[in-house]
Parts: sequence; structure tokens; C-alpha cells
Amino acid sequence: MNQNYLLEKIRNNSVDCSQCNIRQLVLFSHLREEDFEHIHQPIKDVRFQQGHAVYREREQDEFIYTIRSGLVKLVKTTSDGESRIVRLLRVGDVIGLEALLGKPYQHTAMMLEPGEVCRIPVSVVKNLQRHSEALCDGLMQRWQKALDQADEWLTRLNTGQARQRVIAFIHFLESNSVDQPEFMLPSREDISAILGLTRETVSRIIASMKRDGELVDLGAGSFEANIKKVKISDN
Amino acid sequence: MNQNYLLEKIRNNSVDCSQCNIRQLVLFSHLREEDFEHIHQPIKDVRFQQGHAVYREREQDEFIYTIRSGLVKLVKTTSDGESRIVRLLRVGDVIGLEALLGKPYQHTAMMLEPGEVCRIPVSVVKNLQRHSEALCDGLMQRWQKALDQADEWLTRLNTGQARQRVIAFIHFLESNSVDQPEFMLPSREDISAILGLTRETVSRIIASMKRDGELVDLGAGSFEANIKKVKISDN
DNA sequence: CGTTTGTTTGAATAGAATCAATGCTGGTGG
DNA sequence: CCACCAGCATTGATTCTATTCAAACAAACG
Repeated sequence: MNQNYLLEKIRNNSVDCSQCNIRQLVLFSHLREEDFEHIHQPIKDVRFQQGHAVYREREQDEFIYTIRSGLVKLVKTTSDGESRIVRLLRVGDVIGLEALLGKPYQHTAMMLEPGEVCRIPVSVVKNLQRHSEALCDGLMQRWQKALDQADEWLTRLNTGQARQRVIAFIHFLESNSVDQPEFMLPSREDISAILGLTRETVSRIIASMKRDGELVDLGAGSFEANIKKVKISDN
Repeated sequence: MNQNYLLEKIRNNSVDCSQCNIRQLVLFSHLREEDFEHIHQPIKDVRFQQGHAVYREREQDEFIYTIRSGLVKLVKTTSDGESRIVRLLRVGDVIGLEALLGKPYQHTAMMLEPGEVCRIPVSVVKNLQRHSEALCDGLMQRWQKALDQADEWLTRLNTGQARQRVIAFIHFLESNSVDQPEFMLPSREDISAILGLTRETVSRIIASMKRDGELVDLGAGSFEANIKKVKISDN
């Protein structure tokens, strides 16, 4: 019976969360073995290409997502047609939590690099919630994490002079790529939507940082160059 | 027995939430009568003067708060000593949710006008959570609301030209004072910390709006004038 | 290849910050 | 009661920074 269930899950391209290789990172980290019995709807692994949307602003749907790999931007379109990136999320982060409250998605979630997400039906979460207190705690933690990032975004990346913001953003990227000091720079367009500056201003600053040796371009063949930070002097 | 309990609560300056006159607004709106039996620690009503802090950044404590009256600013101090206001909260809003997760407060919560808050021990919420699913939902809703405001703060109040931001902020104030078209303007200092501009820039813009008749000063005797919006033309 | 897409660079301009002075209001103490 | 002071708002002049407009450049792609 359990065997059959597993078999069916595999047939549907769905996954067994108790065997997830990033389980310690994701929403279900504190679940006990028996809790997994309460997952009745399929959780699917979905792969997205760069530039594709996981969901779109104002859409309403029945899924939340955890990011298995890749970098995701949350984009909000302002009244005057401009769009701003309000958060960047990566492996282990949860997006689309608002679906749990029956609200339409508040942003467009778009892949900055190819990656994979788990698509979790809202009903699964609600079911598990009934059996596990830990999950509610986990959810609240995700919400708080999003809030912390939102506040940091405002105070660090959208305050002060252009150069300071770019430096703060590079620090942010650096802290995200845990092991290596190398990281990918998003397009100037994206950076400008993150920092609230123009493409040109961002380009000028980054170019000048390269000239000054504060950033080293490792130009690893891919479209956008691999960048290694050498030193950042805050002036 | 129940009588004695109520009596004791009153003696301690604590309150009976089931009788709260803004109960439909607050965290406990969906609780059933019997749920209130599970409140064992006192919930206190605290009154604060203008400029006083409900809690401070980096402090850790065991309370969350709902606002009964008054306007509260959440202030975050940046690395370089500047401080930015990341949210404004009013009657019915909950502040200090991070205490539920055992985290230190992420902001300093300060009264912009005199007001009253309910001080709720974390243990009370955790207890109720065990008995009422509705509460967990309520909590998630509060978190989402905070997140929505954070995003709006960034995209509306911290994007674009100074004049647009001031106008957006006035719209925000207007939407907060539901019934009347009058509202109080915070100090230029506070507005500048909200919009990421300087005192002088804010002052210039508001003064010019008054001159143009887009804002009418009702100067109702209090220190900062009462302001009524007449028209806002977006250019 | 030429085309497309994104980046860099330059010159001119607009907008906000900065520095500095003045004005206004309410409170204080002689 | 009036003079003075403190705190905040307003206004002006100047400087500086980022935007805008425009062009050249570089890489990727059919």
C-alpha cells in the first residue's frame, strides 16, 4: 500500500519529501516520519529556465513553492509601469506564502538563473498544519525571514548614495554564495530595478569598480561575467 | 472561581479580551468564548506618550503588542547611524511578532502620537495556538499584512521623484484616516526618514503644495498643523 | 556576417543634498 | 508681562550627484 503510493507518486513526476536532499533547508525540516503520511496531494518538482515566471502578480492559485536551486526575483509593477525587484530568494526559501491565505500572488516570481522548485499544494500544508505544530512555527519563520529581507532591502539597498548601494548589494550577493568568493552579477537592468537607480548609473559604478580592481571579472565564458570581489573600500 | 479570576485580572491592571471594544480588529477576533479560558497570564493595557518607545531594536522580550489607539513608527538604524522609518502602524495592527519566534525586536517601535497598546505575553499566544487553529491563521495574516506594507513602502514611497513620493505619502495618510479627509502630518524629520529624502526637500515640497492650494492647513492650534488635502495633481 | 541585445562611455541637464540664514511658535524664567 | 531661548519649519544659494539623451561598443545568435 505504502509501496503503491510511492510508485504512483513517481509516475506523476511527484517527489517523496522525506527523502529530499535539501530537507533540512525546506519547510518540512521538522516533520516526523509519520507526518509524511498526511501528504495526499502530489508535490511536484518543476524546472524553470532563466527568465520564466513561477507565478505572476495578481494571479490566484493553490500552490506555494520552495526553491531547490537557482535564484528567484520577486517583481512588483508600480502604478506608472515601472517595475521594481523587492526581494531575491534562493535555495531553501519559500515563495508564494500568500496563497495560504487565499490571496492572489503579490509579485511576479521569475528565475534569474535556471533552477528547480517544489510545487506544494496549499491543501497539503493545511493538512500537515493540523497534525504538526512545528509546521506553523516553520511558516511563521519564513514570513519573518521575508519581512527581515524586505526591511534590509529598504534600509541597506535603497538608502544613501548610488555607490554605497551597489557596494551593499555586492555584499548581499557575496553573503549568499556561501563557500566561494565568486558570484554572478545580474544584468544591469535587474540591478537597477533592485537599487532604484538607472542602468547607466549602475553600469558606470560597476565599470569603475572593475577599473579600480575592487571587482575582478573572471569572465567564465557564460553570458554575464563571473565576478570576484577583491576589496570594497567604503568611500 | 471564574469570578475570582476576573477579579484578579482587574486588580492587576489587566484586561478581559472577550470584552474588548476593538475585538473585531485585533488578534483574538476569531476566538470562541471558551478559548478565552486559556489565557492564564495577564494581558495589560499600557498607555504611552508621544515619542516614547514600546520596545527597542535588538532588545529581546516576551511580549507582542496590539495597538488600541495612536500611530506607531517602526524605526531601523542603519550601519552609518542614520535611521529610517520602515512602517507606520495604527489601531488593530500587531507589532513585535518576532518575539513569538524568540527573536530580538528588529525595530524600535515609537509613538508618533499618544496612544494605548495591549501587551500580550508570548506564552498566552502559544497557549491559544494549541487550542485554536484560527489564531495561527490570524497570525499569518498579520505577517502578510506587514509584508504587504513593506513592499508598498518600497515601491510607492521610496521610488521616483521627491514630489511623487510626498504625494504618495499623503495618499497613504489619507487612506488611514478613514472617515475624515483631514489628517495630521508628522514632523518633516519623520517624513524624511520615511521617504528617504532630506528635511529641507520635504519642507520645500509641502510648503509649495500649501501655496498651490493642494494642501490646506487647518492649523487647529496643536503644534503641528492639521492638514486637509484639497487636490493632488500628479505632475 | 549582419542583427539583436545588453554594456559602456560622454555631454548636458535636472533634481536633491548641503550649507547657511531666517522665521515661527510655545515655553521658561526674570 | 515681556524677553529670551529651544525646536522645528521655511527659504535661498551653491554644489554635487544621478538622470537623461545619445552614441559607440561588445558579445551572442541566427
